[in-house]
Amino acid sequence: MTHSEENYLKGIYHLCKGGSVAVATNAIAAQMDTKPSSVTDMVKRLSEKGLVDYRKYQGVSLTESGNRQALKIIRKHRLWELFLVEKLDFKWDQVHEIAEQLEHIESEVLIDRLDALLEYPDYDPHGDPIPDKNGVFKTREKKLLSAMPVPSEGQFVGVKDSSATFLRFLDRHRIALGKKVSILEKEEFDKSMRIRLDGDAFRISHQIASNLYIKPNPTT
Amino acid sequence: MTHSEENYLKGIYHLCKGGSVAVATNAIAAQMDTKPSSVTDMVKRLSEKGLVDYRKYQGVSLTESGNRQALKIIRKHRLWELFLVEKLDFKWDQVHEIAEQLEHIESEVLIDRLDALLEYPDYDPHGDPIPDKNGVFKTREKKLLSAMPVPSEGQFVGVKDSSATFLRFLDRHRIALGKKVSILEKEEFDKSMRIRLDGDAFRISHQIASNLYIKPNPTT
DNA sequence: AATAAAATTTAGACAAATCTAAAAATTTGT
DNA sequence: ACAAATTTTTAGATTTGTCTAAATTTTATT
Repeated sequence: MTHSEENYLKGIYHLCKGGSVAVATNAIAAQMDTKPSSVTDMVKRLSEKGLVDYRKYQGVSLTESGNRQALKIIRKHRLWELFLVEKLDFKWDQVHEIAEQLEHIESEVLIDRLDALLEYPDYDPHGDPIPDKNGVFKTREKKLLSAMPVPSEGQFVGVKDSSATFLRFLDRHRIALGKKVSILEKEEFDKSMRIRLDGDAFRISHQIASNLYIKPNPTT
Repeated sequence: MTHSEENYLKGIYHLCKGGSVAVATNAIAAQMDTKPSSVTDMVKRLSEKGLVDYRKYQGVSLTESGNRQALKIIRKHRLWELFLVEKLDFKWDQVHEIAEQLEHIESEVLIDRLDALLEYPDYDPHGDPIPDKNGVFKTREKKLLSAMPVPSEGQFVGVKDSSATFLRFLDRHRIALGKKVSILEKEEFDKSMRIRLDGDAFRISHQIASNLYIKPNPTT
């Protein structure tokens, strides 16, 4: 498989999130930052290789095999991201671009060794699950902060937007995965919220709240 | 720079070993396992980018800039090889192919962090010197085992042939870098040699002796 | 249901990297 | 020095992945 083919599979996977729903050409073009005509071309190639099901004008979906491949690439991407953070002291906003390259390195054993070195981790630095050798990954209950009831409590476990800009914004506000958070109130007018973090309370916009995943505390 | 361009620069560097002698099209074709016509095409591209000096029918040589780039790629290759051996428990015969891929990852800071993680090493698993950030590398006195005087003593410091086959042969004969060796005798007829290693003496062919580098012991 | 709008595909072009076959230049041998 | 052999280059084709512009199909609107 070429790098480009791998990138398309990954892109399609992210659009259908494992489900077998057909994805639109335009959606793929937007995801891959390319033209719809290029997508059509690539999708035909992938279809010939049995990686996607494609019917003209009807969109594409991953085949069993395509799904497996996509998960392999995602596994590699996330393991490399964690490696960069854990072993080479990168910050979570600096790893994506490098992992985009590293994910295409071909060597099963390399990835398995990396997995072992990192002690078979379940999540990457952004809180996304890392598929194991067989493509199986952990799922956990998580809600967008914006969807949390008021009042309630929980723990940051992931980001929806993982752009460097957003991640650095979170750093500046001392928001980090694993930290406890209390949802204090929500403003009807602009949907902004007051939360408590590390002892002090502050206000965050809806924009922010709708890009943060929280694992709600079990309401005993 | 594309992967292919990087590979050509590296290939040309290995053929002229840093010197500024012109290298023949055919030699490059052999090195790169490709056709002379392909080499001509690529060499023109590299020439336009100012990475090589090229005059039709007269061969090519690396420019200052081309040499710098080549050393960067070699630095990356050798650091990755050492990483694979030191941190991921690969054997020295398994790292080349993977490093061939990893050497093309673009990230200055990644390589510097890797360098730091490995504690700024001077040599890779095959005994080849690792250029530093500025392309400077250590040199040390070394002789082919086949060129060592009889009798004499020294230490294995490198291999000329670094094919997996040869390296595994060395493993089977307990020959490893860093080990002390005594040269006992040399057969005129077939140039085979008797050497002592780890206490016991045995015979090795000229083929083998001419692919092993020895640092001779200072003859006090 | 007909037409307008949107989505998708086709056709044709281009750049990178390679190849084969043929032509041109250089080197070698006597 | 001149023909033969070798090396190198050119010309033209192929594959991958992309693009633009035009054609086609599907979806939405009235």
